[in-house]
Amino acid sequence: MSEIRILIVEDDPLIAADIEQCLNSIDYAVSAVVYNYADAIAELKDRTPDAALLDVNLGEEKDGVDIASFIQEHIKIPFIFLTSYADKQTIARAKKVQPAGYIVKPFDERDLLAGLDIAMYNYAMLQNAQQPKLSIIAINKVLKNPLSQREFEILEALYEGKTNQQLAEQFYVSVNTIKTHVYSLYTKLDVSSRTEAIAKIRRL
Amino acid sequence: MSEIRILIVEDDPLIAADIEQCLNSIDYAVSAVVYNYADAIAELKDRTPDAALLDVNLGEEKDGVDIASFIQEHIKIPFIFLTSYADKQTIARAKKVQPAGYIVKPFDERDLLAGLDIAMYNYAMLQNAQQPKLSIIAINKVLKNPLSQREFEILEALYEGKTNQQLAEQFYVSVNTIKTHVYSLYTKLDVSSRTEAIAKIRRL
DNA sequence: TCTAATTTCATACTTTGGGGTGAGTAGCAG
DNA sequence: CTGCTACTCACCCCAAAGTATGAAATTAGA
Repeated sequence: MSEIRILIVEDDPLIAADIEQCLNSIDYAVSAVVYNYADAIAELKDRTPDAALLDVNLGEEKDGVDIASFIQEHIKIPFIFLTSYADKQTIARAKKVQPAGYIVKPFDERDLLAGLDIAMYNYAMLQNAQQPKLSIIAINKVLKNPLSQREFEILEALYEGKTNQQLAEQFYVSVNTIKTHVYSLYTKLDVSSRTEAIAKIRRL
Repeated sequence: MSEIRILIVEDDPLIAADIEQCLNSIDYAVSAVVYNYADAIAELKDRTPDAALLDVNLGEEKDGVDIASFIQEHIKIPFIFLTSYADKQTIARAKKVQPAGYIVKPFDERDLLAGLDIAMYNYAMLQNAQQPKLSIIAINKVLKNPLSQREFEILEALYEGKTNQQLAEQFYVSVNTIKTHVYSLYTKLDVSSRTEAIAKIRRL
């Protein structure tokens, strides 16, 4: 296996440089260092890394937890929070996005490496044990006609055993609309019933 | 939910007291504080806690990783390592026993709480993850009316996304028979559609 | 800006599934 | 022998899902 490429998101250039140097000395490779939300998203889309180190506080309205939300929704990579705020609110908010790890500033090289190592390991464990959550990117990779966001959302609910009526209520649209979505979903998945669709998705 | 009872294993009484005080101030309860391997094992057997904080170095031949091995083999609770050694060997050895978390000394209250919180959360995630093998024994354990062999076979096929017609062909019986089986299957599973049944089974 | 894709909704029709009842057969345990 | 359970099948009705077509509003991208 080649080196693990890590994205660093940290608004303080000094700390960022410090982390970069620290990681470069070992098994990890730094894929990029960015200082704000927008650049982080761009990097994640463009050169998807294998993991991300996220500073929670970025000195702007969008913070590290927002980036984590993006990762959780769109990409399947582990991420670790770096923060100087270890208060209950921050932790509660951070937990919701299921971070692989959490490192509290100030930290030294050993904290970073140990935390990173354990986090990556735990994440690998989770991946092996956990039945994979649905990922639109993963699904679209095996389809000629990619699913739209809406179709994917409907697929998720469908996967949970919901009926068309329930889907209609959940998404505040008419049953007819749901039917249309479900129908085109079947076409794209090349199946002809919800149970078939579920079975196909389960096989990933 | 009652408080989470935590066992602390730490040979330094000062640090142990510090941790105890720190935990007592929040959602966690300290079940006991012990200073060596033997006492730790005794405590684990006697008043099994919900989680354990393990100092790696205990100043004797048996260390925290040994305790972790014991926990992993005999008890199913999450444990977190505390250590001042964050070298590769220690980490490698610690990883083998799948710790829920890893906290590097020196740490302060925030490190401890954040690490503990995240570790417990990750552990809960792991526990919830299951392998998708269908087992009639496992399923019947959670049902008041156990499934018959035939019903289980039909459930398996249903889980694969088959229609009633396909089931009929597969089992060389009439569609009506399948319907009857599926109907009693729903009754026993307490669901009212195949997709619901599939979702329920997937959640085990 | 203008198009292409997405999302929304409708109508109409067919097929499949869900719910309920009744009933015949086989096998096994008391 | 008798009851019990599992398995089989049939018939009914209605609800839900699937198929097809058309079309409006919205959004995103070139």
